[in-house]
Amino acid sequence: MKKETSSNSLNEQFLFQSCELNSALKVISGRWKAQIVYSIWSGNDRFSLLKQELSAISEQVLSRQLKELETQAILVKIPIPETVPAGISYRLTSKGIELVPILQALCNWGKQYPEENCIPLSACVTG
Amino acid sequence: MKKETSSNSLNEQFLFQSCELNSALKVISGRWKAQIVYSIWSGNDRFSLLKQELSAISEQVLSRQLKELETQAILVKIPIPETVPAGISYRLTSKGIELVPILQALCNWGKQYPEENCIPLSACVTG
DNA sequence: CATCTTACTCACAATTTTGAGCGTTATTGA
DNA sequence: TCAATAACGCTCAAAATTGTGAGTAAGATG
Repeated sequence: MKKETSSNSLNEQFLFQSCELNSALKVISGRWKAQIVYSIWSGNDRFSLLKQELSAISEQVLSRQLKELETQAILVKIPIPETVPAGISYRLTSKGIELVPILQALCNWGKQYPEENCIPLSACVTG
Repeated sequence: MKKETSSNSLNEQFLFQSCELNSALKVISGRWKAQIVYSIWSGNDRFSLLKQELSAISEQVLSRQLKELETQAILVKIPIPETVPAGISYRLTSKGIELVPILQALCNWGKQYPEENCIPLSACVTG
């Protein structure tokens, strides 16, 4: 539970009001978020596909991250009819899609100034 | 202290190895980091100027963030000679400078899909 | 000598984020 | 009836990040 009156929270709000940059960063800086967005963009639109791609993630954590991305309108959940059990397709919104080139830019920036080796996923931004 | 063998840490490493995107995000997603980079870029190259700009930050926290950005080679500290007490000028490296357009893109993205009001700092990315 | 300033360091506490375990719904098929 | 699958919800604990308080150096100034 977030304490709205903590220094931590007030500082966060200060930054949010300073520039949209900070709230934008908050949206995508969660542990698996950027990779999930990229993975969906590259075609992994089902829960099970994402789970496969992000092999180290647990179902519960994936579920939570997807829910948060949905709350922030980065993606939408679309029930797939006539499937059993009922499946859900994850689709990026225009907000989510416009994020992708920025993530690619970040990826390239990271590659230009590397600190560690990089073993790309199939969904890796430049893979 | 970081526990190198925690699930948390292992998952982080998994993402770092998946794509540079994730390590790049880690570098700039700290509480004040992006705003500090932008603020230095726009001319606030002294500790006291940054403190003034980011009015809610404490000296201790500012110092720590600057040190981390220095460790990640986003900026360098240049002692200013013939000042008393000895001042330090903060300068972005090329790595830091190349980050700026990405931060601007993020800021614009945030503005295009706003969730809250935005009262720009003088250093705000599009201000 | 006491004090001010700049730019910090260090240890510790508060807060937030992330992960783990367990349970749920709904439907199909053996 | 039992198992299996998709996609979660809930609660709690572990870990990480962020903030606080106190203190430091070195030269200038009163």
